[in-house]
Amino acid sequence: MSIYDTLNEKQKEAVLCTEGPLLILAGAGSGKTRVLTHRVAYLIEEKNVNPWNILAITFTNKAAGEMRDRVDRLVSFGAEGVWVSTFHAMCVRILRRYAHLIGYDNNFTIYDTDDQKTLMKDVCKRLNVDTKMFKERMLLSEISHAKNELVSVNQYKQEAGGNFAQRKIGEVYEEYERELIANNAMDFDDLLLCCVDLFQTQPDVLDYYQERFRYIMVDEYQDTNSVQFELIRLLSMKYRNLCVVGDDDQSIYKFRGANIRNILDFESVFEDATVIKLEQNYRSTSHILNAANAVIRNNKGRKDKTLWTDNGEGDAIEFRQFDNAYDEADFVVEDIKRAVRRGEGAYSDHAVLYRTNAQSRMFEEKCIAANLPYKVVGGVNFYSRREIKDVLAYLKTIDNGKDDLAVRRIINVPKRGIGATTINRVQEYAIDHEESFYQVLTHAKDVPGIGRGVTKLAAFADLIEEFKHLSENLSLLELAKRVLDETGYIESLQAEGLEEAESRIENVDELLSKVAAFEEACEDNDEPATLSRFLEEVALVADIDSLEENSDYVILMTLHAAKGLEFPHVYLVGMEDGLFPSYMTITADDPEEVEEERRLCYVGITRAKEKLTITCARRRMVRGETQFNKLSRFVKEIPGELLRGLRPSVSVNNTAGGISPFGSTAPFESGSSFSQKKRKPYANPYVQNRQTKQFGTPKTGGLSYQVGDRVRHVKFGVGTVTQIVSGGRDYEVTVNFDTAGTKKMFAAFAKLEKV
DNA sequence: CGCGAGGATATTTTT
DNA sequence: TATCCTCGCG
Repeated sequence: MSIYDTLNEKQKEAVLCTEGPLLILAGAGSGKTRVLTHRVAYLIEEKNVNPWNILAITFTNKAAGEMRDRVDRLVSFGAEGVWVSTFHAMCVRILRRYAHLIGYDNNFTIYDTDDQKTLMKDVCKRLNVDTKMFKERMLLSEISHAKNELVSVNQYKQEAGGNFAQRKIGEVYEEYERELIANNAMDFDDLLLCCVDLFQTQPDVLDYYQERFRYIMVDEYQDTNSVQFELIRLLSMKYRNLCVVGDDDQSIYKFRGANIRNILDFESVFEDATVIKLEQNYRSTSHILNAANAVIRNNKGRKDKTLWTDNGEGDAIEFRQFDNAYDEADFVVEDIKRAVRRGEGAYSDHAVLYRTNAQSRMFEEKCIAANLPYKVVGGVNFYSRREIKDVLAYLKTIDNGKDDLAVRRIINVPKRGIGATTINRVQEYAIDHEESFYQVLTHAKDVPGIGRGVTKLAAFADLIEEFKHLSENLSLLELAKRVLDETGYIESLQAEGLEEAESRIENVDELLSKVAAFEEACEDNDEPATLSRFLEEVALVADIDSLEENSDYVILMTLHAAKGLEFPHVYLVGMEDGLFPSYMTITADDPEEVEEERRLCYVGITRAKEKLTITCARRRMVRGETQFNKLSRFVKEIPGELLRGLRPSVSVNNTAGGISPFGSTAPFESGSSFSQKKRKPYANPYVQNRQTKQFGTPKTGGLSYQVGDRVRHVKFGVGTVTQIVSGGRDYEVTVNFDTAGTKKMFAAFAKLEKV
């Protein structure tokens, strides 16, 4: 019996079909990852394909890692030769070798969304663009869309014709691109675009990769955009062994440029394509699956398919409506607690899925109050936190002196008395003389009109130069520590004296451990741990990547983040018209927008294996005003007999006729959603708990040391306490350290120990 | 040049 | 509501 006997007929067919273009339409939970991994194994073991010739592209690093593990387990030998990667990571890897052929240095920097915004601000200022009329966000998204559709600056300007706004945007696009190149930087879209550009202009490079990747597989194909399509089209043109796997019903990234036509039109673009549908679901109970089918059926423009399962009916879907969001969160948290106490599952078997990140807070608060371990996926990305970006900006500056954004970010962080005027002078000089910002700093004395600023600038440049030299001999971790030490960054955080500082410092520490982990990983793989590689890895991580498998947490995340995951018990919360589907999509009179939301709902429902709970609230605070929402139209699309709802005085099960079971009894349902200006501030009863979380260390009570005592600090070593000032919640302690000098710090998080 | 106050603004989703 | 940005003062 071979490993392929465990597959069903359709799956097997997909695995055995190795030559030519292949489209696998894989419904939710139909075992597509199994198919992909077995297909890789089959290619290597049965078809004697060199692993080196196989490329598998996934959407997230996490998915890539999983695929890698599973292939490793399946294939006895040689699996590490397979290239498993995300689109972005793949492009970076290629561009690090060849970017010089298309006008960049090979050590280009990658700009994230924040960087893009900063750059865009600059551009607008320079071009005198009125940012009241053209919002940076809007400009960026317009440019991003253009890039995703492979529209170049020239093309864009041409198409703009006489349209004033379009022409203006064209100018911005042009300047933005110029700036990126000047900074030797690429944004996310550029990574893909430049790669296409490289392939189009360098036939020999393209040929090299075509020869290399004779078998290409793309996961989550429904979320690819036009550039990505072009990329794989080019790569697969020679051998035509392209296998794409996706589910048009799970296409949820249109806003990011995903082009659903890529999957819908696959057969017409690749005329000889084989199409295989995987419709047997192995994940969910039939109740859950039927609900999902019933919802998605309301979408037009989709490939016809119906998921079915051998699994039993399972529990009915539970539906609850609450008065407000507090009650809703309360219920969910208590429900999870109860289930875990009864031994019905671990915390990590429970996931709470919501539409917007803002909704996570209430669940967090309730989890803290109820003492449930939880993990929020998403929200503010670790790497976009201010302190992390600051430290990274130092590293970027050391790595790539052309990255003006990074230099300007840190030139006065911590405060060095270098102000806006000085920075502008340098900037002007840099533009006039076509030098990079940092380059100018190294000979600041030539810049007219900065007076005493020269000394400060020179000192800064010297500091960076020193780091650059150090970086040649030190490990990354040592370098990073050195940067923190010599710049006094940590102290400057402490000096801010905010409660936040504690968590900021923790974050910096965590960054250091990530540096260390990176170095270890590199060592294991026999790769040099270069600064560039670290920065690139860091630039390409997604929130979902950080989800650890074997820790026991309740998982809180957005529906988008949940794609590709599964949980025994899923809570779909905030199911209200106006929230989900969001107000924006309801009012936009493009029915496709609601369809995308419906697909999102479909994704949410199909995450559940055994149990699904749907909740909503009649009243909820959004942006400081109270909204009254009616039940989500998506819930109404679920047949009543699949739902078990417990609401005062009405049993949902006895409403017949296929119409919504929630006809007219509940308040606020029959009218349209409306909102009301808040009259009085709503007292949040959980504020207390939030604070409890932030102040793990008690603020009151005596300190274990006093003036004159000898104490130990984790970083600064041993010293003598010279002063203790009571400052509101906390004590400000001044310590004269034997080696590190005198420092002021807050008792609550300095973690001083008496010695 | 640094800091604080007050006003504007945002919330759909993110590699 | 929470954050971000601008402006004016010391």
